[in-house]
Amino acid sequence: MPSDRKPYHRADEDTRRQALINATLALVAEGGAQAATVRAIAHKAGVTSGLIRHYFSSKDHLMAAAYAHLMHRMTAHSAAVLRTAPHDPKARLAAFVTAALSPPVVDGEALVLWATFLQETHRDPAMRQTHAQTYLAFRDQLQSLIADLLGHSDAQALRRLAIACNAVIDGLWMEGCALPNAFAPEELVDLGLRAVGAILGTDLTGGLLQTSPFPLTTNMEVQA
Amino acid sequence: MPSDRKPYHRADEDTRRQALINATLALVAEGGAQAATVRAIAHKAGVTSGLIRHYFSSKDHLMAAAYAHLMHRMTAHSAAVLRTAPHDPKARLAAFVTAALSPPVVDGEALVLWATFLQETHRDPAMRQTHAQTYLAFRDQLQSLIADLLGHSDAQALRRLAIACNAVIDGLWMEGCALPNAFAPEELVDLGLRAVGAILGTDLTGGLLQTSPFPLTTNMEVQA
DNA sequence: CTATCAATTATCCAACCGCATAATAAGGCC
DNA sequence: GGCCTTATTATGCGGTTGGATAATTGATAG
Repeated sequence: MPSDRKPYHRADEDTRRQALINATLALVAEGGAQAATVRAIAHKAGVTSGLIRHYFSSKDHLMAAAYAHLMHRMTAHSAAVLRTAPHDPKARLAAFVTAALSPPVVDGEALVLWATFLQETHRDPAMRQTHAQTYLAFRDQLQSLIADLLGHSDAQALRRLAIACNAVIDGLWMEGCALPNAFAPEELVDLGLRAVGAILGTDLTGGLLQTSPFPLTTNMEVQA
Repeated sequence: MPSDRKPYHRADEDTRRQALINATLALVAEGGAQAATVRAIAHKAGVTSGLIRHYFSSKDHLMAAAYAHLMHRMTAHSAAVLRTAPHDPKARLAAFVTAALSPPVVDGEALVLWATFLQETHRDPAMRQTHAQTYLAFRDQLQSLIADLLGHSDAQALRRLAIACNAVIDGLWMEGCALPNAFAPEELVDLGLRAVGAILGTDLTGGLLQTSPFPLTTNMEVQA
């Protein structure tokens, strides 16, 4: 008598956990949190739903792991960019801003993923910790780059500059993710470099014709 | 024989719809989309769940109405501020930025509400339209204020300036909502005015001691 | 004071949710 | 090649969800 049971092969733990996490992120990205049911996740990962609780003690734990993976992916990208960046402080900051405003950080799925997990961040303590860690890590990294560039260490002023620059990056990141077709390929990066440069009183664009701190206003100055 | 049926009074349509919308927003703010079930909404509004479908053809329609109401509340606030603002272009832009970075726009609940509805914006056409309308309306208003201030009309440059300033405001708004205790009362507004001023090459703080476009860097200049 | 109408409640339903548990087979070990 | 572990499937359960429908009652008009 032939078994009607689904054939399968055993995979090592990391592979299965990663497959389940990827399926979770994909479903959340395309259908929101409500689409990421245990059955849908298992189906997309090519397994049956019972396996989820074999690798994660609950669905909430899987969601938390997926969120941590998403955040880790982003921060790892920033760290990798800085590792291969030149030594010049100005070039390092420019590379950092450029990376934060280019794919894969700027991505159509990224914003909806981030927004979906944000609410759960408020309730789940583990997710709240992941959120605080990655968020402050990014801002501290930015502040450190600014300190190297400006060559001083007034903590109060540095904090304020980092907050303002971080806000520009966050805001442009949001716009780029939400309206991917509204910007020319390098426009977002260009805007980010000029805006951050204007706030810091420096030119980060590196070798463009304009010399004004924020060349966007050049036309005004000409007309005025 | 006494009736065990819940006594009730009849209310006009607007009252009931508003009560249901308010209950929806309150539940989403405190518990995310998953907390806003038809039963919970009805209970918080003081009615039974069947009434929801008497006023809204489905729960999705109620969610869309709640989102539209939320967005309308915010834009109405911006419009009201501009209506009572002075005539001077610089003061008008400063008032606009100040309003966008103060309560009730900056609010602990606002970010969660915005993030929760963002995902649904991707699927529901009606919500997507609400999103596009309010978002572009805000940016257009900002661009118009910038045009009045700079006194020129280079569409390309104005668009870029508006995007950059909008990004600063959005980013600071997010930080203020997410970390309400991380900023002194007026700090967010101050940072916004200085950052927007730096981008536009103007001083929006209006009468402070500093004269540098972005006085945050004053300490650096002193030390350098 | 009564009839009428619809706003509101009450009840039911099929579908789906996360989770628990039992049955099964894949793959390594000796 | 048989055995043992356990990764995986299969099945079932209690609870909840959004929605449909029927029963009731508050307000209004005549």
